[in-house]
Amino acid sequence: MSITLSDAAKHPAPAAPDTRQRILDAAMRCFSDSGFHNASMQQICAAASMSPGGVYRYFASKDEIIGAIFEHVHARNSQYFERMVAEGGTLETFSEVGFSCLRDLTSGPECGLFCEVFAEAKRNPQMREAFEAKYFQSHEMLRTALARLQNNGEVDGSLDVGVVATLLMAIGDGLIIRMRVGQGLQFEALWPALNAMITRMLRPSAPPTGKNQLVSS
Amino acid sequence: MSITLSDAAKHPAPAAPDTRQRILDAAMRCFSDSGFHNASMQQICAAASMSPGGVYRYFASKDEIIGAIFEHVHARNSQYFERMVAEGGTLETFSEVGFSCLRDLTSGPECGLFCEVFAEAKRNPQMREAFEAKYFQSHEMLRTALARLQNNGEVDGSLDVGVVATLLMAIGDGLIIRMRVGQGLQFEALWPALNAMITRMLRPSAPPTGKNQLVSS
DNA sequence: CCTATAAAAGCGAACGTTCGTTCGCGAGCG
DNA sequence: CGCTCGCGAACGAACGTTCGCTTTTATAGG
Repeated sequence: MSITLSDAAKHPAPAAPDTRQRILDAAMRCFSDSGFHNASMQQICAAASMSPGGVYRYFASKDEIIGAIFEHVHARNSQYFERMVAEGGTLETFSEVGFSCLRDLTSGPECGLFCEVFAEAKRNPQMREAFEAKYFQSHEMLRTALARLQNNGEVDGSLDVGVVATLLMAIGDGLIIRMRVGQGLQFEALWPALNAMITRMLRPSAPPTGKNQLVSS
Repeated sequence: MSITLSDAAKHPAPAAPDTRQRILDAAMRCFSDSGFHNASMQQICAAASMSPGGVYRYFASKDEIIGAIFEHVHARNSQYFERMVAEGGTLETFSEVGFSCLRDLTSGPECGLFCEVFAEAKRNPQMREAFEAKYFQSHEMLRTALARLQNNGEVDGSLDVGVVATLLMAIGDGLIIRMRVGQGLQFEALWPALNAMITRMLRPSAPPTGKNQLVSS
């Protein structure tokens, strides 16, 4: 190594958190392929190029790794809902955030984990609680964004924002899960028609000012 | 026992298939609670009030039980899609079948199995193939029903029936999965608003004859 | 109607394997 | 020298599965 001592000293100790992340990445790959309970610690160790003893210096148990991945997935999701509140001022920007959310989540490494997270939340009471709390948070953010769109007259005022939020989240979940199983589907090709239909659903049925009728087609 | 010999002789041997179904029911309960790979054969045996040796007279392996449940779930789903083709002549009857489908599947014993089936299809190539074939069948039936509704003028002719079918199936999958995790949601209370939104999405945007405008307020 | 008998159904202890986890030890660095 | 990091053989537990055995049931002859 040609790195001098002073150079190395300037990077004090990022080794530990780096290794921790490497284990998490490896675990995500294994869990995505084989599921939480089918993937063995030996596989994760091999994927992380580590021995069991080394891995157990960073995580006390397999469940702790699963828990860390739970948090990672939820944090990843929350980003998009926060963006919807921050950037979704018009129906157009709102749906743009929705598009990038679904595009990223259907193509990223977390995609294969969604089924597993759902299934695990169903059977593990502790994670179920955390899951439902996060779900409620996301639902609330979505309601906030939708209520503003209603005030702006971009979404029909007669719609129940709670039901709309539930429906939109169900669409997202359903698409992500199906996208992983049926490989023939390409989300980006699907989106224009999908977006048009969702817009039809949300737009006011009787144009308040006559300008928002149907931009596309 | 006061049952005479002749009475007993009239019921020759329905015992075997009965037992097989009892094992499957018990397995569905266990798998729904704990997942395919977390539920042990011992648990299934206990739930079926049987010993391992007895169970293995009816199924050669645990995978064979999982396969049988796969078929059961798919057969259950197909019923509803067949009904949509047979009975979904109008948008109203079409959505009625959709309602009974989701109501039954969110309340029945199969509900908790959906995540597991999705997850297993993702990791097991053999079941993935069977899963995708069944998914394509259902998608095709849905397209058939939707195309007829388009011809009747009940669904907007500019919509791509393939995309609509994908969206409707995603909504169904997403709702079923969420319904099992978030127990606070009651599907039957959700449905009227949900149905109204889906109707908004499907109805022709410009009324062809002026009669299909919007029945519900 | 009773009994002998063969087949089917069911049992449950035990097997080999694999799992998650532990621990004593060596290597590298400040 | 002290300390952190990492190793990998080994452990007990739990898994899916097997197999020799008993119990139950269906059938046939006396």
